[in-house]
Amino acid sequence: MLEAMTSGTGDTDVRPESLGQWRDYGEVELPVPLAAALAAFAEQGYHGTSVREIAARANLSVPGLYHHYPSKQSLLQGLLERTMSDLLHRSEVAIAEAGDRPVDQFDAVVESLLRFHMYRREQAFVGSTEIRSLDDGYKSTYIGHRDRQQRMVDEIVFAGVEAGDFATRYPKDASRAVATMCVGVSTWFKLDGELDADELISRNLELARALVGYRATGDLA
Amino acid sequence: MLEAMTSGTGDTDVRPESLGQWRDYGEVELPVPLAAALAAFAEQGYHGTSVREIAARANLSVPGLYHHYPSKQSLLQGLLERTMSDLLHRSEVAIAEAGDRPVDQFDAVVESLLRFHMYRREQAFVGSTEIRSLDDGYKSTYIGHRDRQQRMVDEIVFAGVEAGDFATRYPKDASRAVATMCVGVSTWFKLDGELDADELISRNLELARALVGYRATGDLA
DNA sequence: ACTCTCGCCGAACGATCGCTCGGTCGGTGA
DNA sequence: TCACCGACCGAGCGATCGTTCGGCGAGAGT
Repeated sequence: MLEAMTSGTGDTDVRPESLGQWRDYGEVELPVPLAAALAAFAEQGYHGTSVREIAARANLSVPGLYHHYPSKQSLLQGLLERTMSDLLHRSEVAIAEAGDRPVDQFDAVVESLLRFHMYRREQAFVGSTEIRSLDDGYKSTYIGHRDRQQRMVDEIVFAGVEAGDFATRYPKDASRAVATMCVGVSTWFKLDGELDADELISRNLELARALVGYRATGDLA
Repeated sequence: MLEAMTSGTGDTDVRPESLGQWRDYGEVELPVPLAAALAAFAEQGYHGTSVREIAARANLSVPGLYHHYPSKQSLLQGLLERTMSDLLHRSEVAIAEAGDRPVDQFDAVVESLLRFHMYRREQAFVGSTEIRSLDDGYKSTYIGHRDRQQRMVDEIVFAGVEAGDFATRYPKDASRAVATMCVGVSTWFKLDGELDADELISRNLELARALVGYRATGDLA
C-alpha cells in the first residue's frame, strides 16, 4: 500500500517538508470546556448530558462554564465546527498533494477520512450522531459542510470512472458506500485495539478500491 | 457452519408457497404507544423525547401510556427487541432458503439486511443509534443480538473465501464493511426517493460482492 | 343490583433541567 | 491607592423531566 500513499509525479509547488502534514495527529487541542463536552456527548449524547456534568468534567462551576460559552448548544456547535473544518482542511490538502491522477486522489481522501475517524474518533462520532441535536439555524450550515465532504469523494470517483481507472457501474452509490465505510470506523475503532491504525488503513483502502472497481488490486484475472 | 442453519440438502421440507416471505414488508405492525415512541425517538433521540410527547403522539394521557408500559425505558427496549427479532428472523430464513452455496447465502443476507434497513428504516435507525440509551442490564443482551447478526454475515464470508468464491484478503473487515454499508442505508434512504428499493438492492448487492471479492459480478440484474 | 376489572385521566410529586443573578477574588494600569 | 476587568462561583430561578396517586366510567360476570 505504501507506493500508493504519495503521488508518483512529484509536481506541485508545495514545500516538501510540509508534505503529508494532513497525516499528523497529535494530542487533541481543545479548550477544556469543549473537551469536557466532547467526552460527555460521545458517551451519553447531547440530550443525555447535563450542563452540570460538562462543568464538572471541565473542573468548573456552572456559571464558570457559561462565562466561556453562552449556552449548551454553543458547546455542540463549537465542537462540530472545529471538527468539520479540521476534517475538510485535511481532506483538501491530502487531495491537493496527491497530484492529478484520480486513483492517487482517491487513495488520499480515503486515507485522510480513515485517519480522521480513527485519531479523532470521538469528534467524528459526535459529528455524525448529533446532527439532529443542532438548532435549525446552524444545522443547515453543518449539513452543507458534510455535503461538501461527500462531494469531494464523489467527484474523484466520477473522474476515476471517466479516466477508465474505476470500473464501477454506480459511481454515486459506490462513493457513498466508501464514505459510509470510513465514517463507520468511528463507531467501533479503538486506538489500542488489536488492529493498529496503519494496518486498518491498508485494509480499508483495499476495500474502498474494490467498491469503486479499481483494477490493479490484488485479485487475479 | 452453513449446514447448521436447517436444511442439509438445500431445499425440500420448506413449503414452496411460504418461500421468500422474508422479502415481504407490509405496514408496520406496532402497538400505538410503540409506534409513537418510534417516531419520536427517530426524530429527536431517546433523551430528546419526553414521555409527554410520546403520550400525545399515541393519543393518550401520560398515565394512560404508563398503563401499557411501565417506563420510558421499557418503550425503548420493547421497540428494539421487536426490531432485532424481526431482523434476525428474516435473515435466518433468507439464509436457510438460499441453499448451501456461500454465494447464494451471501446475496440472501445482504438483500435481507438492505430490505430491512429500507422498509423498517426508523426501527433500524433507532436500533443502531440508541444503544447507548439502553439500561446496562438489557444493553448487553441487545449487543449480543447485534453480534449474532454480524456473525451470520462473517461466517458466510469466511465460507465463501474457503470455497474459493470470494477473493478478499480480509474477510473479517470486508464483512464488517458490508454490514456497515447496509446499516448506513437507514441514515439516508427515503422510500419515495428517486431510487426505488429494488434498484437500490441491485446496486448495493453488486457493491457488497465487490467488497468480498466475488468473481462473477458481470451479470445484469 | 352489585362488584370487579380494564382502560384511561387530571393533578401533582420530587428531581433535575438550562440558565442567571449577584456577587468574590486576584491581577493590572494609572 | 484605587478603580477596573476577566475569571470564576453559591444559590436559586422557572420550566420541564419521569413517574405516581387517586379516581372515573364502560362493560362483563354473577
